Amino acid sequence: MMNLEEIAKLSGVSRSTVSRVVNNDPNVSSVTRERVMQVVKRVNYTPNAAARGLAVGHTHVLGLVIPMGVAALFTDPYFPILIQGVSSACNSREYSVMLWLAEPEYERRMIRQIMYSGLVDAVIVSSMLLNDSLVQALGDGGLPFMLVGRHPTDAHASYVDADNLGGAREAVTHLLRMGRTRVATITGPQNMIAGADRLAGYLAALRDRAVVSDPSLIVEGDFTEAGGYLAMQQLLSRRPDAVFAASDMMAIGAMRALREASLRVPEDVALVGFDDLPQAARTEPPLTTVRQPVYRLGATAVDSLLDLIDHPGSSPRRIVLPTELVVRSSCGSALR
Amino acid sequence: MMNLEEIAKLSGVSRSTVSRVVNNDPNVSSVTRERVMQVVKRVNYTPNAAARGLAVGHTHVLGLVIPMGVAALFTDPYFPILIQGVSSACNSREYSVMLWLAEPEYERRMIRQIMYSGLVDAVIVSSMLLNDSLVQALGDGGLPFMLVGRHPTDAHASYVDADNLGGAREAVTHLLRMGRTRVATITGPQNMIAGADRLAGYLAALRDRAVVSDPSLIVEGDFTEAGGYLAMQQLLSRRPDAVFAASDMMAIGAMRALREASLRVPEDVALVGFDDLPQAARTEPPLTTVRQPVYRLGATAVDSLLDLIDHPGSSPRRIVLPTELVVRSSCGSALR
DNA sequence: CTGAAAGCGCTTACAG
DNA sequence: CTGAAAGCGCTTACAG
Repeated sequence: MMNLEEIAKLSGVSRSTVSRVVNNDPNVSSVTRERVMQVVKRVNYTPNAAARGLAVGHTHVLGLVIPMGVAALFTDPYFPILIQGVSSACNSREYSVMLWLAEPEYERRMIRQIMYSGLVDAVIVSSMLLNDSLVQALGDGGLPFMLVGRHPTDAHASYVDADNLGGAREAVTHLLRMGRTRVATITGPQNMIAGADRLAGYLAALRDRAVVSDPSLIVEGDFTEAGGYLAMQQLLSRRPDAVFAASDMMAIGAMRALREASLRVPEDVALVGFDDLPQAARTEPPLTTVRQPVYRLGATAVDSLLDLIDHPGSSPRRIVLPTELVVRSSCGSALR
Repeated sequence: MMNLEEIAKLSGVSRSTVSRVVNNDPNVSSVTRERVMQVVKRVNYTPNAAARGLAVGHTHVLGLVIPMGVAALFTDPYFPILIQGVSSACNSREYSVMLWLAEPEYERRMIRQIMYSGLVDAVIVSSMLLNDSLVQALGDGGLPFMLVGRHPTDAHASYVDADNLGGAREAVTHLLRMGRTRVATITGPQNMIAGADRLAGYLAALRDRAVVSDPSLIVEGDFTEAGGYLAMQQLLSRRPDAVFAASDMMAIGAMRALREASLRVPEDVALVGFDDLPQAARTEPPLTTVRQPVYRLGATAVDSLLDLIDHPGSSPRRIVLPTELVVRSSCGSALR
């Protein structure tokens, strides 16, 4: 492999000088710079990143940790899009990304590797579970980190999150405004923060309009199609005239259960989802849903993290990105 | 940060000795090993991976390059599952993975970074395009690499691929056996290898049974739902009694077009897809399709690559994993 | 079994 | 503007 030494020899200068031109140090005469560049180009030299990292004390790579064992990962483009947001922001800042897909209960080995191996300068963790061993460990380690998804237990953590509560609240408010009176909800898992927040939004919307919540209209799903289907079946006997599903996949499952029960959407029951997956626009009828800015979540996490690295010791970032209600026909807006 | 020096001081031995115990070198007395381990545990020491990499000449990280700009990436779990396969195989071999999502036409900067920065020991590239600048560059670089998806232009490249040709052939043969006579196909993009191979499988199946192919029954799609829908609309006037769609998403689009044209599946038109996405089991009717082992593709790529690293100069690996025809009701098997 | 020393490929004061 | 030298945190012959 080509190294500084070789380039130095080839261009008749010292390693120091080669290093300077490679790093755009202004203290090089334009003629030697030119000469060295020629060689660098010719032999296609790129400095060894590990060696440079060792010398300067940082690696220019960011870690991205994604918890596995979340069933929805397989069927839902959430993570792919998040990864894209992170990756493209890193690319444009000349950072690389190290990806760790973590088992639900992280092994100690992986946590240590992430935190103490010096492989990364900082880490983004897409944490969704309410109590997460990594998040705890991160709290007392020295590695800068940024959570995607807020984490109510840790007051010092920086995070970026979608406005899950606000989005859910807006969706349910919309249903109530349309005159629906028995609005049910299929929630996400309540050990996931987004699941809890979206339920809170549902409850807030009821409270806003002074309708008392009926526990029998609340059933827990798991963010999957199958979960939504099952939950809807349970809900059938309670005769809701609307349901807010905390994810589009669950809404799609609910739609299937409704169809099988010969109930019409939206005439008999209005339906709203959450996420705005590509599929949502093509369901029959098209699904009203809450769009969340997943790509921007990833990109924002990178930007904030880089900012955090530049300003160590500054106060934690708490960023909440707005959601948007996308009205299609499943909620019956067009009807009334 | 804690380093070898500190641990050495704390346990009253030399850095060499600490290094030996950390690396499980047998040449350490069990009593000093014990003593050092205590300290290592207590202070939660993990060796700096960059420094170690510099010293030993490899980093224990594998690169994974995924081309973006493939529209299907957003809607299709192919990449998420591939990433999981790669990641989990790496985890169990104590490797980390560096992820690069590459723009369709890789920038020179990214290619150099991947190949010459010393960040990774080897690289897996999920290459799908027929002529890929990275694959070309890899060909004459010194970095071991493994392609996911065969690459007919490069005879020296190692790859692992699903048996796209065989799978397609089996699907179409099945349709012909069921007595269908006008079997159309919606192909994938023909600049993608999987697209080309699946079309080749379709043609091979016709040839096997001596039916002459009718060019008007072949229309190119783009692997997306929308593409399948459009392609099916074009096909309608040619009155096929079966169609083999080269992806499930396209099959789903085709199903929508068929439904709108009031044609029944499978009575009027039998339909087979490719991939076996989770959705395939829940279409109406459930979709017959060809399952490909995406997770195993990823895991196998890692295993082969590590083997390739261990045996430099050995001949290229060419691994083709079998597909499986999953018969559900959309192909009408149950009918006849 | 253990330690002193050289070396991995870089960067960066320091001196000139 | 340029170079010699020290140092980043490790590993590994080499000598004992």
